[in-house]
Amino acid sequence: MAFETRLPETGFEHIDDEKCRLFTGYIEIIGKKWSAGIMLAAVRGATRFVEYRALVHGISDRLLNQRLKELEAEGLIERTVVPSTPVLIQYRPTERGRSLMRALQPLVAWGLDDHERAHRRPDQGRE
Amino acid sequence: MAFETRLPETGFEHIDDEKCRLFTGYIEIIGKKWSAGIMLAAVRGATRFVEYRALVHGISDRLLNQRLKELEAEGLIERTVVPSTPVLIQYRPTERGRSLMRALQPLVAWGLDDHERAHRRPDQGRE
DNA sequence: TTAGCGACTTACTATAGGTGAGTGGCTTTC
DNA sequence: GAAAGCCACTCACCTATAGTAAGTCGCTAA
Repeated sequence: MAFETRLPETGFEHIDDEKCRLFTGYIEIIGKKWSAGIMLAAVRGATRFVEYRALVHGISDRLLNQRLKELEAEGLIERTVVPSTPVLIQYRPTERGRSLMRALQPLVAWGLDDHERAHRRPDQGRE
Repeated sequence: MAFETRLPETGFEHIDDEKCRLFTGYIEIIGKKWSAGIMLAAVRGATRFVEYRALVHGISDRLLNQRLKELEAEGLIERTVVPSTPVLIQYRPTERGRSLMRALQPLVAWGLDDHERAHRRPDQGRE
């Protein structure tokens, strides 16, 4: 595809389709409603079901349970049953999950920047 | 919240709730189904409706139209009507859109790494 | 004049998410 | 030892969003 303008590049201009598919796949996993909030709770120290429910503001039991299963299936969170009485169930981020969150750090910096820009010049902050 | 284990950090452990909310907000915009694919098409040079439809594999006209409107409302894409005959409608990434994509670059690197790890050691690649 | 393209819009069905209540095993309090 | 409560779910119901297919309108090229 031809470029009609010369703009600052984003790094995505010349990557192959395979990489694009990988990228959209991963972003749609973590971008699914509540998933990012849950991973955030995970790396911030939540382990038990109730802790996640308290940290992920507004989520219901049903969706929390569903997302935890999905994230476990993706290998981002691991579920451990501690055989105490009563049984203790722990959900913790896997190394894969933590490394994914590290890869998303630049988005936090971007978000702050963008947020600040939008508030400093309300009508121009967004180009 | 207390940390029970000492693991490699992700950068999210000690950030405030405001930043967390910003982060989840942004990731749920770009993580919405098809959005990432559309932004990808945008920074890779698509401008017209049909070009997006060709680049974003599997998307329908209806959803493409809806997402383009949403991304325009978010200030990530801008819609321009070129008054030629027939009229030419262009959708291009804004500077805000391009900077967001730049912030997502590390996710591509992570994806490649993760993908390779999973394929090299099929049963151990995911912790 | 008819066939086709580009950019949508509409109608209908399927899947995902929101809400609220219920369950079963255990513990703590009266 | 009965009642109340916590934890980790599960079910039923309803709404909202996504998927699929067809239609529209202005234009052009054959």
